[in-house]
Amino acid sequence: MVEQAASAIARKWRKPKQARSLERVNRILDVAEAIFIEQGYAAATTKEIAAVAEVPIGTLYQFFPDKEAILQALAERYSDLLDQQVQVFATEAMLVLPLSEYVRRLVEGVDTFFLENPGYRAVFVEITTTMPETEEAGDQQLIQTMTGILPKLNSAFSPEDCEAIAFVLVKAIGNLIWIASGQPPAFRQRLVQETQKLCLNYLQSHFSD
Amino acid sequence: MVEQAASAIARKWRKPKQARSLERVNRILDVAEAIFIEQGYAAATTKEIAAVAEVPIGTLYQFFPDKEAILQALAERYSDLLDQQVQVFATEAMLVLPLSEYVRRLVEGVDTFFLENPGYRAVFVEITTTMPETEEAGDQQLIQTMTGILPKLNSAFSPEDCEAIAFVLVKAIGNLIWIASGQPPAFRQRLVQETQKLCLNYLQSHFSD
Amino acid sequence: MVEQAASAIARKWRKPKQARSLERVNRILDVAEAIFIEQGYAAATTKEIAAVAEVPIGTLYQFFPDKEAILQALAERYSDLLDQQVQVFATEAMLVLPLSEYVRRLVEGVDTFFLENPGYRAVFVEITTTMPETEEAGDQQLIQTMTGILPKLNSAFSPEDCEAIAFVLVKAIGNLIWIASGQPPAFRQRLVQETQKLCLNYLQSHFSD
Amino acid sequence: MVEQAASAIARKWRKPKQARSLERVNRILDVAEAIFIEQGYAAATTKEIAAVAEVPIGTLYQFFPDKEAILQALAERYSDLLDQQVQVFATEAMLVLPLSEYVRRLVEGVDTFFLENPGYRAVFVEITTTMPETEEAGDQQLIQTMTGILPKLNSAFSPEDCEAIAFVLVKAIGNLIWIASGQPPAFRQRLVQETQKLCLNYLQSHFSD
DNA sequence: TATGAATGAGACTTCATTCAT
DNA sequence: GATGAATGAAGTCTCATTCAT
Repeated sequence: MVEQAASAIARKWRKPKQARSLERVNRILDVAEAIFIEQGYAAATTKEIAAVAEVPIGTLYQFFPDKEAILQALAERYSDLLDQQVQVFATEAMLVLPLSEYVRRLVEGVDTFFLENPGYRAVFVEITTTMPETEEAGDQQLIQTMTGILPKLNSAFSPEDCEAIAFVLVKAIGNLIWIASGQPPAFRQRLVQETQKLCLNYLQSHFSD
Repeated sequence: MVEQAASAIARKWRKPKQARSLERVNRILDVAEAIFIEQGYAAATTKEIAAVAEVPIGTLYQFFPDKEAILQALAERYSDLLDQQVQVFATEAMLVLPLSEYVRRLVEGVDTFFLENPGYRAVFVEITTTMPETEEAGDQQLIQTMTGILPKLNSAFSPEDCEAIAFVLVKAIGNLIWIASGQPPAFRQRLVQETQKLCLNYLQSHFSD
Repeated sequence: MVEQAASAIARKWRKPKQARSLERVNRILDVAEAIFIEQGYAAATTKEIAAVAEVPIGTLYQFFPDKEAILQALAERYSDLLDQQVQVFATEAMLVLPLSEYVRRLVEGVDTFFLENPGYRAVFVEITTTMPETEEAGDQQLIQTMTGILPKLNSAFSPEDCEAIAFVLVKAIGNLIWIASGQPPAFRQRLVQETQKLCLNYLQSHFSD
Repeated sequence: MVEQAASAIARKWRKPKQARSLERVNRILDVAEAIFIEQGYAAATTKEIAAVAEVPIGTLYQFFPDKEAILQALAERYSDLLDQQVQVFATEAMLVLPLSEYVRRLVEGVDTFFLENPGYRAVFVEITTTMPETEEAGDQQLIQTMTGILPKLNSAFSPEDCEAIAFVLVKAIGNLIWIASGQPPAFRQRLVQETQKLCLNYLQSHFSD
């Protein structure tokens, strides 16, 4: 009890700095995302980001060396999140599903991710233009994850096959669902279905090789 | 008579200027494309474009109301070019080919186009960021062309089917082949094959519905 | 007569742009000098210089790529002026004077220059720190001029002698009179005399080698 | 007794701290000197100085009220050092030397000093720009020392003579030898000789007044 | 006493576009 | 029509110094 109290106090006294920093970094990122979505990266100003995040501009520059770094951090935050989502499909629970169901869920998962993270689009549109290397980094992470999953779906795949197939799947799903997310709901729904069909038949054709 | 003579003279005097104008416009577009690819649209300056194109900045602004218009003009130039390429696949000579051959040629045609026109995607990536409204113009034209072709491959397709399938094909091929064009030759070749497989199986699955 | 009038009109219509530019450049330099003297180079702002010179800041940056360039231009303006002053001592009229009178006038000429150009000090103090190369360039110009004069005073000097002696004279006079110019009048006068004595005896000792 | 013990203990506890402080102050000064030489005073940042000196920035500001104070401390450190060097020339052993030998050694001593302390002039050049008031402190001390020496060389000098002559000698030697130290070895050697000649003849001329 | 995160005024500079010639 | 000097709003980023811990 006493210990807990002490540790609570200790925490109260020690953490603040770090905790406040983290909170500030996150507030900056959240605000930056909103502003990038609203006005685009080029039109956004670091001054406004700092003002809305209620941190002095100097503090912003203590965390991020320049404006680009904010975009990059945002990109990484999203990449990690999406990769986590995809990692789920490496679990036994998923791998035992019929392929059609597996693909259905995979594509739908990505769709849901884009729906729930409207910033992803805005951020990566900018990234593609400004820092293609960073975009690649994000996709590469996904491709690696997918490359690790494929042998579990069909042990006959060679490593080269896995890499190529994973590449195609990640890029195709990523691009199509991303574009779909900007379409009217009905058409978006249709595109999701088509993407599922596209990927399912593609995978099946590889299984029957 | 008098009119004809006058117009002849007028032509004599006007044409050279028009010819020079056209040449200048094209030089501006060529230079702008190179600079956009190299530095990105945002970093490029109208002054540099004019300087490299050896055109006074004031003259540049006589042809293009603003910087965006240059990008837009570039987009149109490309769209027409690629669409011409795709239109070929609406010809009888192509439509009689076996589907696998048809798809093979289609994808390869796009691959060749990107190889020969490295600026195409670079330009459209910028457009996506800078003028999302205009973006679709490029792919949309292709999608329409493809939407017109699909019924000829399978008359059972409803208009909605056609639109959705064309959308998926154009976007998937466009994106995958574009990315492939930035990969090492061996892997690029493999990606082209995979894209063919992806599209072929997708179309076949729709034929057997 | 008519011709003159025409040319006057022509001048009136042709020059303005160039004349206005030159006038502006000079106004910027004059203002910059005053502000550098008053506040020092580091404290001066391009904004203020432009404002006082009544030119838009953008115009200032059309003539000078950056703040340093203004200082450099100022330095060159002065270097040329001082060199002109020294060149006078290569004329026959001066060379026939007795050495003591020659040296007296030389040192006094430099003293007068510093007195009449209070900006020289302020500018070169900054230059010494910020762009030592430019300062050297100025002195080198003077040293060359002096190196060309010395053989006329004593044809026995070897080129190496000339260079070394010119170097010593330019640096010694330049530094001492410069420092003298910042001293109270009476002491300044004394320092000028001492500098004359210093240089005269130095030269005489070389003549009797 | 008790007091002594207490003071002993106190010393035991205080000294180490003082020793550490001194070491830190010196490390800061050493680092600052290096950075001032390399980048100039204006470009140097207190943060970098602290970082390279491995001292927290807050600690730096406990020793030096502001950036200028570091420069000032550096100046004092050097002034004392050079003045010690010059004081030697007030000793009997030196004063009995022939004037030519005396001057030879004096100039050579300064040359050696600059060679061994490349930072001296760099520091004082900065001071001239940044804090002209303080500047003189350095040379002024030398001038005073020299003013005290001159009567011993020639008792006929009036105090005003002494001050003027000392001023000229200190400034001339200081400036010429400093510049010489930045020249290629052969030319530097020549400049040292010329400076000796310059000063010797100057002094001799005063002796024969 | 020691620490170093936080601060924010303000500096420099860019560049799309215009319009007098 | 052609030209290119002129414009000035506004953006990014720095850094000496403080003060809460």
